[in-house]
Amino acid sequence: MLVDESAATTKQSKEPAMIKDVFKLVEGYPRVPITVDCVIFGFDQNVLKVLLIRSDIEMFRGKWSLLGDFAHDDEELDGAAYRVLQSRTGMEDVYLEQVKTFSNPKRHPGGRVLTVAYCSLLNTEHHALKILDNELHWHAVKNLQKEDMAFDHKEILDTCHAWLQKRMMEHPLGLTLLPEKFSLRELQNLYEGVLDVKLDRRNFRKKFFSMDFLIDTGEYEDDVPHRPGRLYRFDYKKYEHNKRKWTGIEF
Amino acid sequence: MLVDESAATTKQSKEPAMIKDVFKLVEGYPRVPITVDCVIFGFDQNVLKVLLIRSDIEMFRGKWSLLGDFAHDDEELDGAAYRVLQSRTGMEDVYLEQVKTFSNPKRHPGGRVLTVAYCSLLNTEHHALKILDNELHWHAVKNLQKEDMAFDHKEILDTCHAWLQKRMMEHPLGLTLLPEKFSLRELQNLYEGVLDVKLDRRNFRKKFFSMDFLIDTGEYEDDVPHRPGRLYRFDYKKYEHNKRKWTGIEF
DNA sequence: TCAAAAGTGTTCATTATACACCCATGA
DNA sequence: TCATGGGTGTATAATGAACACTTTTGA
Repeated sequence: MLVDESAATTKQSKEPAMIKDVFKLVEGYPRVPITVDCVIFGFDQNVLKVLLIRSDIEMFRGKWSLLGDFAHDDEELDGAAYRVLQSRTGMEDVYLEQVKTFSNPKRHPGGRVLTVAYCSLLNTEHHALKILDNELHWHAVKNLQKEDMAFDHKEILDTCHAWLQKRMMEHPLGLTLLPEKFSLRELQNLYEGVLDVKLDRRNFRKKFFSMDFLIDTGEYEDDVPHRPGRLYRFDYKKYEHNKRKWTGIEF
Repeated sequence: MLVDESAATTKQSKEPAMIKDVFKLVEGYPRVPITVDCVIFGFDQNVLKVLLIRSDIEMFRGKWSLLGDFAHDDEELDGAAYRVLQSRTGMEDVYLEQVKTFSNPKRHPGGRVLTVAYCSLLNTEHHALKILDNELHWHAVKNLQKEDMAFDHKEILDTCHAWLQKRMMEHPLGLTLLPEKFSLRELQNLYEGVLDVKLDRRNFRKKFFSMDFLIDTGEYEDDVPHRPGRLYRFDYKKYEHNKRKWTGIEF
């Protein structure tokens, strides 16, 4: 019923033919075009946004597309995603993580193309868009319909959005979406906006203060039409050091 | 600083050249061989095991390899992984989920080959191995060293093991590793074995009973050299129905 | 002085943790 | 009768959830 390890080892006598030429082996594999698609989230005006361009493909005229490109020869996919991000937005030092590979053979009208989706988060204030080809701009995530987007990009976006919601409960990822100095109100708006929930203000503060990852800058908001809030920075070093003990945020 | 949506829309006048021939577009993309690799976990004798074969590649002689194959033309990767699982083990109706894509250009000695890792869980008792080519057998996960495995398969295994540990806290995945009827001791052994922790027996029972997903079969263990434990089944229907409310298991 | 959001504590309910004894079975 | 693990409850600590008033600022 179950093959014991020692039993398996003794059967080594009838050894199958070994493959000697690995290059020839790989030659024989079918090949598939690979792209990366970046789902780049930003947070602005208390709304979760995603960076899109107009598709330059005739049959998707007017539809929105994620930033993507095919993978170059001998390029690692993380590198390809980073290249896309940099070349299309001019931004550097950006959080980027692989989320999922989409392989439906019909997902690209020009034939089978695999795509590996990456999720990225950045601060719309501190990262000005330098290149504006193809109407590159921030688009509110909530308003996007499947029909508005090229390829299976709505599905990819939804997958990455769900991924972000989950991940934001486990790691303080979301903080990369905020300016370096932020008020607790902004932080709460971020969590409420991304998770699409309402949270109790006092409990939210308590929760974050008890994590002890916020550094009080001593500064205050400016230009607000009400009492200005304190500004905090996130203590990334402390977080990196303690993250093993940290099991996440729960609301 | 930030491009407003309406502003972007008005720029539509200077439209770039549109791509009409999508087939020609895809033709121009570089192509890469794609494989799937299945990390198939089993649980036996209170030990987490993984299903491996001997590599049939000369330069990896004697090393262990995950079950994998290249993706066929127009084959979705989920399908390819399932095909690998079925053709190599004869098993059906198996849990299978995509985990991560590995793209290091040096990961395959025969040239660049992307691989998409899938994780699968099955019950070693109920799924007898039907095909035993290449010494297909269960190998204890703990004892495997990087040098024992072909390609980057140790890295893939580690990634999937970490994934499983995390996922088992969020979903009762692990139950597919057990026989249909199981005792609470077996269930606890499973959690302890996969997560590599010790748990309090009374609290573990309370936790699982309070989730209310266990159905008492009224039957008892047999052939045990001590008082036999009650056997339970997992109420998958109830779980499916309630899983939105369910936020996971925590120890 | 008004509007708007900042800042702040307590109570109650729930959940996690730690811990020890008797029971049923096979050998 | 003994060894082995099955089965059970309680007390304490920690955490989450609900909730209202005063303060500060700009308009």
